[in-house]
Amino acid sequence: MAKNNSDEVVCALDYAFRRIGGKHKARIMWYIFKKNNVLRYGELKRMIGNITPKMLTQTLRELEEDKLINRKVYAQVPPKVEYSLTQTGMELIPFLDHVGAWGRKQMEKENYTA
Amino acid sequence: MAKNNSDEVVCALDYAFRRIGGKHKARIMWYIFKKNNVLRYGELKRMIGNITPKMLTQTLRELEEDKLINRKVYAQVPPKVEYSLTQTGMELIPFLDHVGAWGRKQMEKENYTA
DNA sequence: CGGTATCCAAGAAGATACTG
DNA sequence: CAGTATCTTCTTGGATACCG
Repeated sequence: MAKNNSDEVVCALDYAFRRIGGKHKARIMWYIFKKNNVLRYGELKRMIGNITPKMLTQTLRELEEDKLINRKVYAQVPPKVEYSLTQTGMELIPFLDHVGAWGRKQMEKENYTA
Repeated sequence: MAKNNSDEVVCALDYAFRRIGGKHKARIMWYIFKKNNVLRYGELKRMIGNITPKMLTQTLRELEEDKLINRKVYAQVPPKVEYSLTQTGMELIPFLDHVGAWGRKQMEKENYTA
């Protein structure tokens, strides 16, 4: 989902969705944004709930590779790592907001009760 | 991707991406929109290019189930089936437009040459 | 605390052939 | 024309255990 390897990106829409379409990506970006654009690994893990460390790390690495988030490591013990949105990542927030609003509306229409 | 089964939708963002995050969904909706909101199965297939009929049909069915597109069958031989966006689907167009623009910008930044 | 490593299950997508 | 059916492959995601 994060690599731009040989298989061609046929259009900008595909390109974009490859970057933000992963299972937790949009939510992660949203959570970071909502917390004043700084969020630690552990906080993120707790907020997402059912995510394995492997998945979380992998997702964060992909977002980083795609220049959507920054990863800042503090050289201390115990370790501390902070994630924040890049400028590019920030540019996606209005869209996430829009989509989230759309989603909420649909969920209500369907009387979604999960 | 299309069913709202037991696994809970943890938030609206996830809900939305489940519905439009499939490999071809966003593009299909965009293509339909661009063609004055009416597109036949065969046209769609040609526009997408590398998609098997199975995948195309499956994707269209999911979009239909999620009330994002309409499927209109003409009772004639040879068959004719037209797909169009529903009101709900239409509401996503501005979002797709913006995300596409964002994607194009990123692609240029990276000198993407696919 | 913030991860890795390994192995395995589930689901999405492709190839290919056929049909009303 | 607009699909189905079947089988296979590929990609994602999860379980579990361990590490600096």
